[in-house]
Amino acid sequence: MPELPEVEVVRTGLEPAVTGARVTGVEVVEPRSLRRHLAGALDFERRLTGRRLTGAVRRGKFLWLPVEPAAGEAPVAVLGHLGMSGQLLLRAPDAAPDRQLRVRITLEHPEHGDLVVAFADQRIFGSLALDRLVLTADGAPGGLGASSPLVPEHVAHIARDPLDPAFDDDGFVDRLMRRRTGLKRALLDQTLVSGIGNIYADEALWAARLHYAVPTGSLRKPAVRRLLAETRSVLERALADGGTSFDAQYVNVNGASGYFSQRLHAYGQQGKPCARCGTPIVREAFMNRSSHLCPRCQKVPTPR
DNA sequence: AGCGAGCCCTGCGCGC
DNA sequence: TGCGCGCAGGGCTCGC
Repeated sequence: MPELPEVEVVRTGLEPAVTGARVTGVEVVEPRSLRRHLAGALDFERRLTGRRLTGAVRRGKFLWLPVEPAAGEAPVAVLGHLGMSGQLLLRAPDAAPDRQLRVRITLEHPEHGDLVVAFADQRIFGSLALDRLVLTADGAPGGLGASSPLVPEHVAHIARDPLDPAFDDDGFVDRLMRRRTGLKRALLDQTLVSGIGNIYADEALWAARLHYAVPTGSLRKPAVRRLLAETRSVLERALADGGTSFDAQYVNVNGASGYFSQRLHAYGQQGKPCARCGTPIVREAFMNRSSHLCPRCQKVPTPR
């Protein structure tokens, strides 16, 4: 569900609330949400309680809250992934519990007082964990919002995303052209470029007028650069609109929806006229999910 | 290297 | 009204 713009909306919402705040309590309601924290829910609660958080950082669809380092301890962060249905919500301590509440973290902020970070998740594909921070391969900050070149161990293999100031455009173009696969597969490969999911892959391909099965090796550099520019553009516009919400599933930290669903040109638009040429958008099964495209603007690549 | 299948889950809308 | 089915924004691991 949440892709880069939605997760970035959550990050910017959390940042002022968690930066400088001290964890006064941790309650794991659903242990399965701690699946990625191998030492278990109790260990998570014990090790996090009492610690101070220093910010909110994002790379792709991963989000983490660095923990103020303790003497003699390796640096760690609270790592979160929303999966298909996860939410991070800011609540008052006395607020009624959210539906599908999985983890509850109470904070004491020097200026904002007591507040709760509630992790809600219908499908439990998302997770929280305490993860060790390791040095980034390129020496640049770990992600958007980071002040140091550190990244959680479980995120180290994920590529930077197109909104990261340290994203390497030339490196991306070269690596994509060396791949031997289709364009949409490449866009969805988080180790090549991160943050793009099914919605924004379809939107970026529609904007670039490229079919999802176009072989990565068949494009020339300028075409790949255009695809990257269109991808970045759609991510930025979605972020400006607060993300894509089809229902109450995706919301910001205050529970509010984003409005980009009104500006989608391909995803979920099957049967509606293409905004460029009027041809009805079609939906096709691809990679065990749906792909949406304009059959006229996005021609099937001719096999050879 | 690339790719498909299986798995981790809940809940909604639809057709019968 | 009830039931089964397909579908949903993600990602990890395994085996070919």
